[in-house]
Amino acid sequence: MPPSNLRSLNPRQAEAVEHVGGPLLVIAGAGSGKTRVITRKIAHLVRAHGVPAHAIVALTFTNKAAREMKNRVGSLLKGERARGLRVSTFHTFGLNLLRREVEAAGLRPGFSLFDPEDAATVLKEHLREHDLADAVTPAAALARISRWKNALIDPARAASTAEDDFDAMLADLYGRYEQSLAAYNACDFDDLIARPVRLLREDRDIRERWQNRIRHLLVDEYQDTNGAQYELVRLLVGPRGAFTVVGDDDQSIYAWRGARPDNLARLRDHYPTLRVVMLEQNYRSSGRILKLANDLIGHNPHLFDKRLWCDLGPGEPARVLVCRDEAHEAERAAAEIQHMHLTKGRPYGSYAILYRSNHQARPFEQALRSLGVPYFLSGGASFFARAEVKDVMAYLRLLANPADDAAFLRVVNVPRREIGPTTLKHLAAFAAEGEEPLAAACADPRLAAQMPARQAGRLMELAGILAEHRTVTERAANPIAAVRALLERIDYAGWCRDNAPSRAAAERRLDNVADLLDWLERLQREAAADGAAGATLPDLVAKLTLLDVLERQDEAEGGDRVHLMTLHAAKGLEFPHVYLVGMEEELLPHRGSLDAADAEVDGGGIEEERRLCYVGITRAQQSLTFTRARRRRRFGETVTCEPSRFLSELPNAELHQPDSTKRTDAEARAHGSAQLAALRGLFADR
DNA sequence: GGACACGTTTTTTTT
DNA sequence: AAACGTGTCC
Repeated sequence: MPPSNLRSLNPRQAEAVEHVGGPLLVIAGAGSGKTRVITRKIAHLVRAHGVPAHAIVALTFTNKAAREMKNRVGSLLKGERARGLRVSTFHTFGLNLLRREVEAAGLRPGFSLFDPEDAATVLKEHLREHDLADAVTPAAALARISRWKNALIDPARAASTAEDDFDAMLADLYGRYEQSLAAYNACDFDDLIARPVRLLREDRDIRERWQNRIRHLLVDEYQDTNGAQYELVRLLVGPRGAFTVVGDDDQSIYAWRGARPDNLARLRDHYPTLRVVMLEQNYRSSGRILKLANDLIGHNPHLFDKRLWCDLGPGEPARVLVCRDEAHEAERAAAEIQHMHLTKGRPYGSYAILYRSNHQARPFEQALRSLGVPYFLSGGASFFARAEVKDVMAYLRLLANPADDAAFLRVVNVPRREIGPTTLKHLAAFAAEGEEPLAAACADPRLAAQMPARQAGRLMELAGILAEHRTVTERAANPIAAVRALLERIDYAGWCRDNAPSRAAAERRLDNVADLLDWLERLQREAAADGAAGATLPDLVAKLTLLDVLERQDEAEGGDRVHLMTLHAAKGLEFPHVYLVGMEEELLPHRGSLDAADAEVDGGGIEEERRLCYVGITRAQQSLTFTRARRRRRFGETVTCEPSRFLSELPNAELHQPDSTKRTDAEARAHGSAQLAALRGLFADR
């Protein structure tokens, strides 16, 4: 893609930038400069039309995309005029809206944001209570509830439209789940969209206030919007319809979580004056790569007809490497990458290894490590999934929202307080009866009266600690200092050292906690600089909950490393050299996607898998290598693997399949260098 | 109330 | 193969 400071836009891009005031849909093929159009458009609105930056809202799906967009607009507008520009994810936007309209939204100030794990814990409890634990997993139930919420269906309607007994049971569960959230003064991720929609629909004053505040709304990756998000956009935009949405139906890979790519087409019906602009010139990939991409996606039906073209020249042919097993696959890729780095001076950072699911990363990590090739793994076990991070987050939430029972249950025994299941059951029953939160019930003298003194004393003590630090937190100008004091008070560091498997692990955990608090401080500074009122502890904690996996990349991004990530995580990125690995049936068309159960999601699973493959191919700028294994270990047993059907959908003439039976130069070299690295490792350990 | 052993389940993809 | 949950025993 041309650098953003390049003044020229192609005619289509210019048309999209200059169309102001009315509804605009930009169909932007992969690598056609869509981010460039959005950022230039924002700059154009500010400079040429005098729209104040704070009256422009841009919505993205990932924090990373939001951050990048903010930076790019910042450099286009040179600081001052970009101030107050609102670029955020849908979820962060929804959170901010709810914070500003707390009462009207039916929440109490300081409400908690439950991540999916918290939500699952709540559901698990209900399932156990009603002897349904064997009928559904909490995760499956949550997925169903999530689909209802994303379609703006409330529990009552879910119950009345349930198709069978099983679905009716889930609808019932949905209702109880919502009651629990209300009792805990909590929202889940989906509520961050659904609740604002409900509020804006029902309250005309609030709706008009928000509509008047937003002069222009932009949405990136529009094909990923779900039903609720579509409605949110409509409500925010109002009758004026001053919006720009950018998307590509061929890159829709989130239908499984409720995304409705047909939202692109729906716009035409809702906005008769909609202007549609197609961006078909690709600035990213060489001709052969683009041909593969076009041919593959040609097997899918389309909402909009487009064909990408480029004038970058044909480039190298793509290759298909057939490997013995997953270890061999990883070794070959790693060896080749190192070989090219050493002989041609190609930076490691110009390489990406893309796969369908996270577990495929393992062998690649091993191979790269044994060769001493630096790599960066994105996704996988997230920072926020770590126990110590969740512990501290739970304490933060409890300080912010005393009614947060999920947080209470997480930390009630961290560090060890000798409060066991029996005591907790007693506490829970008492709390339920008095309709008060667990943390409050702890301090209730009536509870102490009906419990063994020792247990009651322990609960009391915990309640005391929480209450004490809650007051400090509320009064302190810097709530984070109060949090540090709390961790000090409970000697969290000591607990870590006693419980971690090793000294090093304990230190690592404490580092993570320190990182978390640093982030919190950074968020606080940013919020303060924005001048917004979003710097209270509950705000900061909720925002931290929304940050995730991708965020950690920022720290690791410096350095010349091979990138390992899922195809989903790769969307929106580009790399000079791409390895698209695991090109096998059951893996790239993932086995779950062919099941009849999934075919109900419109379009069926296979088409989405094909788009996923398309996304992978179109990440590549100069070279593309597919790999597949003949055999692979799955759940401990070795299975033979068929080549992916997608390989056979590609034009044979464009694919180069080198002889894979003998060891290549690169591998031989790598073998030697692996031994060397192993040797080095041996000495380093002493 | 906690430690350990056994059995079972896991692998989609993420805000 | 590894991680998780349940159940049993101290």
